[in-house]
Amino acid sequence: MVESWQEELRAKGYRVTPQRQLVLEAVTNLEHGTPEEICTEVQRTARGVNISTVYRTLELLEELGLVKHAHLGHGPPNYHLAAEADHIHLVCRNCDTVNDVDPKLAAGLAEQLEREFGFETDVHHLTVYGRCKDCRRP
Amino acid sequence: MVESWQEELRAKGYRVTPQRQLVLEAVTNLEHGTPEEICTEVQRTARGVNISTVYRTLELLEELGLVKHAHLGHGPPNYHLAAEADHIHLVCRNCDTVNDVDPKLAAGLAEQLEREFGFETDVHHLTVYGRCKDCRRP
DNA sequence: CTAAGTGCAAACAATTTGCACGGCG
DNA sequence: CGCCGTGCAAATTGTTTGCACTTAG
Repeated sequence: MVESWQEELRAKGYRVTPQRQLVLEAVTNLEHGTPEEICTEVQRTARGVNISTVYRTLELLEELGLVKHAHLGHGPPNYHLAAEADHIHLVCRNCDTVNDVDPKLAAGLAEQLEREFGFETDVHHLTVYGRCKDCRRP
Repeated sequence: MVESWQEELRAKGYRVTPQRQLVLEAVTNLEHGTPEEICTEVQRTARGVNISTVYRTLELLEELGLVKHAHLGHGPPNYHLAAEADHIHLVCRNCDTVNDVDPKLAAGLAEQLEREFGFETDVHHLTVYGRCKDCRRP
């Protein structure tokens, strides 16, 4: 089922354009990226893909369930492939580095929230702020 | 030690102004609020406190440790009193309701992140996205 | 008095939108 | 060859900054 997303696009009346392929490739290559970064990455290959097209395309790809985004602190949102979304983000508030860790770590928390508050946790969207190993001083 | 923050201001060479008192009152009354909302709240009492003053004041109050802010999804940041900051935010991605729960619930997670990754979790800043009890369908 | 604080307007940054042209199907 | 998608520029929204005026101490 390689490339089947293109068929899904057509099936829904959308078109398969070079820009849409390029944006998806860029998200794949970057693993994590803001719209701006994705735009820059796209332009390393093709010329003149507009930032507003990137925004519109990311919105579309998210609607199709191909990518997801998370808000990590102050800056612009961060996009990544939905297929690789199964992780928790650890964001260092000092160096802004993002690390991905296993969602199993939040299983206990999710279970308690479920039991005590009837809250269904979206572990794909869990972001933990703090200070990473490198930024902690002894 | 009522109102001692005013002394702390002076001790650091800052001044106690009506605007600063009003902004702090507004944050207290609103419990949770964006800069825009805080500005509106302030203007219910006093006239013409400028939005840029609100931004500058919030920055100052945060530096003093009187307020904190968190980024809850798309919109502008959300400010609240530091004294009441000791909680986890549960954000429903359906109805956007924010619920506060005991940070002890994340103690286990924080401990694991510390042990396995040397990551120091800021529990005051933890936000969990998901779906609240009322928005779940049976 | 006088340096810190404020208001205002302009600069900035991130994102969205309107519209004419271009190209996928 | 029609309609969706794109580029571009202008509009929006959220936030910051420069500067002259005001005011707390």
